[in-house]
Amino acid sequence: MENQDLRNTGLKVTVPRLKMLECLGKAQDRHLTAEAIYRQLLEAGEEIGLATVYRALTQFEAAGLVTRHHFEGGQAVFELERGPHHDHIVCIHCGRVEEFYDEAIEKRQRAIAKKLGFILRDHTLTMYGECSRPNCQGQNDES
Amino acid sequence: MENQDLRNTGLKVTVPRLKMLECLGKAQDRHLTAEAIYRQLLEAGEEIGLATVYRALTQFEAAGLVTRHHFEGGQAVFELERGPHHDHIVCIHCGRVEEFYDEAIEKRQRAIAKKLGFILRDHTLTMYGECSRPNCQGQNDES
DNA sequence: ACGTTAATGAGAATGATTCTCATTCTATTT
DNA sequence: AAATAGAATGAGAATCATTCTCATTAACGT
Repeated sequence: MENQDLRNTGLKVTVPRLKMLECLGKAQDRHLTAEAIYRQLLEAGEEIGLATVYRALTQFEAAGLVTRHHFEGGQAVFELERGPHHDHIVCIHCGRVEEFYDEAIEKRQRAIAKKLGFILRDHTLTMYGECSRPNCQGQNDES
Repeated sequence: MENQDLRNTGLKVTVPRLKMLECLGKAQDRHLTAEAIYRQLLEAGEEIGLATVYRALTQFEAAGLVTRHHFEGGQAVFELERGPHHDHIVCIHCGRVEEFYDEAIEKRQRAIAKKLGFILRDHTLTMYGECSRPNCQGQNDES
């Protein structure tokens, strides 16, 4: 339960934070912008400020509760951290995000970092393409 | 020579554009922000506006002359396009950028996209770590 | 050299995110 | 359960990167 997750971070357990985690937790899309969270909570009748959403997301990220991704398109998206690391493929038409994990890629990355003399701390791999939905493939592209 | 590159894109060959390409071409760092280019040209006595820099970079990108990367840290960086595709590893302390290419990773990506039903159009893989410079490894990390 | 048209520079405008600050809430102490 | 210290909140201002607007200037085919 989110309550405990929050407590473990040293952050105080507040209504806005709980609602935000709930929102992230039950989202079909799993990858939400700060504004999306803000709007959803507003529409649900919550009283919340956009500043609070950004602030809390940053704290969640620092606490490892949430991951921030910078896909193309200006706005960062946030994803509730559950389970192990994975990378993403994003549809350039509808924005759908799929996740994947590939041990072969991870292994090559470690080898490359080592060869270049880096201590690897993090990485982001994002593929962009056209997903299998009817309107997504074979457009003449306005990405 | 940049002159010809520019001409081929259909863009007019102007002083600001040539200076920008020159700047990108002779940079030690190879990965420059728009502001860095702007400041370097100003300091070199050129008369140029920041708007022009952004505008031209966007055009260069569309023309394939330049690649835009969104590393962590707000500002996009631009890199003169020369040679084939590659990915990046960035030092989280000093900002150094190294490039690499790995066919095994590329191949896995194509396979994964296919398996997920995506037509792969693009991808970005960036690793973050501590490079081998004396002050970069083994810090207690303020990244 | 001329004229058409694209390119430029300055500053305003925008969009995302962060900051400020007075008020409210949490969790801990009486 | 009331008191309290400090963290959290919401509103709006502020900031940062980037884009837009528009009057002026420069490029280049004729």
